[in-house]
Amino acid sequence: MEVAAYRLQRGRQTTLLVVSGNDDRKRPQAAHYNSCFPRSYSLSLEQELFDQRFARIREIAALGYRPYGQRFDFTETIPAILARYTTQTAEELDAAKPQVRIAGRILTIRRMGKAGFMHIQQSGERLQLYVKKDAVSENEYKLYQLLDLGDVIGAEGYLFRTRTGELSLHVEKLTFLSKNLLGIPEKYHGLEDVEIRYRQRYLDLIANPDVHQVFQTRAKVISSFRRQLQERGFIEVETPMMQSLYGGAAARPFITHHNTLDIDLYLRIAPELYLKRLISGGMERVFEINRNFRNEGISTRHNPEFTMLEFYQSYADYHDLMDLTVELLKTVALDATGNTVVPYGDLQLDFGNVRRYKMREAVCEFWKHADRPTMDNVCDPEWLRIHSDKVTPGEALVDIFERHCEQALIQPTIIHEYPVEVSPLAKQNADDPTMTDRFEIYAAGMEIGNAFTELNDPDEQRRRFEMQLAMKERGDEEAHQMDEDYLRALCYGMPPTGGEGIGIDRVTMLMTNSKSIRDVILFPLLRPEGEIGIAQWLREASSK
RNA sequence: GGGCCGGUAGCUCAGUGGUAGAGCAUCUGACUUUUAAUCAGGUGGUCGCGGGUUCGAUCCCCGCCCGGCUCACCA
Repeated sequence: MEVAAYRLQRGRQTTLLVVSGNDDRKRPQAAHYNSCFPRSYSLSLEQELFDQRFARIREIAALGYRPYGQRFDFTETIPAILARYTTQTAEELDAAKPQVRIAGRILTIRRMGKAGFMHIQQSGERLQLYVKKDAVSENEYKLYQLLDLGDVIGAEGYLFRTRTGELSLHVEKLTFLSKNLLGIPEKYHGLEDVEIRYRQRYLDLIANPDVHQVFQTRAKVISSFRRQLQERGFIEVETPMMQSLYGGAAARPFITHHNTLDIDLYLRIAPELYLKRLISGGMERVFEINRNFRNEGISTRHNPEFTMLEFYQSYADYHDLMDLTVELLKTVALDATGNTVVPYGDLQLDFGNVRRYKMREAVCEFWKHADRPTMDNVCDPEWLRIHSDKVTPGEALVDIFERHCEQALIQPTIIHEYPVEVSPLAKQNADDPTMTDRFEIYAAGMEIGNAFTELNDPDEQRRRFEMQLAMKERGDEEAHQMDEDYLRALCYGMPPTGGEGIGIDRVTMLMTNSKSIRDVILFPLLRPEGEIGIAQWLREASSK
């Protein structure tokens, strides 16, 4: 049989470059079906399977079931059943015969003559079903014989333990809820192909139950932060993601366009300047948990869109925030993992014991080479100049810290006192005007948070913006823009304030023992996939 | 962007300059407590794409696409 078919699982054909109508920038786009090189191939196995299952829809309907089902009342979720009955013995279950109604997706089938076993999965957890010809109606047994891996079903019966002791449902009623048309990944290895795991996260969730756990933990991390801040009187707000001026961080933005206003807008790189406008307006404690967008490289620690918690507390300073941060992280670790000591790779990260160092101390303490510097060295502009090619002593100090020390910060650590050059929005230290009242939190060699006493002197802020503009002149694409409305807000008088940002994705990496940020983001950014071709498969199958 | 590694059946993976392999899945048959069920038989491949070398390329060479790791950049 010859038909037009396209690759389904992996579209690895050339991505088409098309020129958009509005501008002349070339953008890669996923090709649409039928749009290029339709070629004839014999029917692939996968498509045969697809057609076969599509045809089975009619057989299921002929038995009186709706192939795409209807609402279904389950009495308990599978995770709840497993939790509740895990300690009950076979004898106890035989005596009680607990009656339950459950729903889930079929992941294994072992047919044995006139009976069989299946595992069905709900929320990443599995329960075994035992279907016996004698125990169900004739119609239900016919349905059972038509079931495919991946189908969604509902079942009712009583719980028991098999000879080998596995908690199972003795099925007395069976119903059909949704048809699967595509093969599911192998039962033993699951889905290993990282590309498919990220592109088709739904399939990853079906095949790899641990993934459910990762994202449940992520949700716990977020709700823990949210609850802790709310308990302390912080109000959750949402500020613009599309901004006509971008700021609040050192980063290059994404640009988008509003048609009616005919203006270019930037996707925000940080909510900071808007949150501080709210502080100026008298919302004394605010926080936002939302996405930031930075037009930069992708790595195991960077995704172009990432989730940041930012919070601001009026009348506080960075010392208060250090104490608060220690509490927040400790409680997040407890809420997310049940322990303040969290395994990460070969490491045990202790969020119950966060160390604190001044940046200059840290350079001396965590210097990874033999010629360990002294405190006099790290305060000496000459020494700094020799060890870095950065122009100013402050930039050099940070450069040296990041290159020689940052990776050594395995245990959760606060580094404070940052040079003024790299901190355009932070207040200067009262004793040392070359430094700011700022700190960052590190763990597993990774920056997870950044905080400072906010600069609220409008004239000093004006000078900092001008310093940034000079850096932009020199070619620094990440330097700040001048934001006059923000200056105006400061001119009304912003209370002394402490503010902090915490990278939710990175904290989640630590709490879920994930090596890559892509493992804690449901749909990480990937290049477009290209041809998929499934619409054509459906078209062909339904015309048969 | 640089370096390294990878892409072979739906999934997990072997493999070779000369007809393309296994397990699972799938199909047929047997089997009413199995569990990586078992047993017997069958189907299934543009070996990522394009070009080159060769009598012959999935294999060697070049280019490209997609992904991973890593460095750079960044949070």
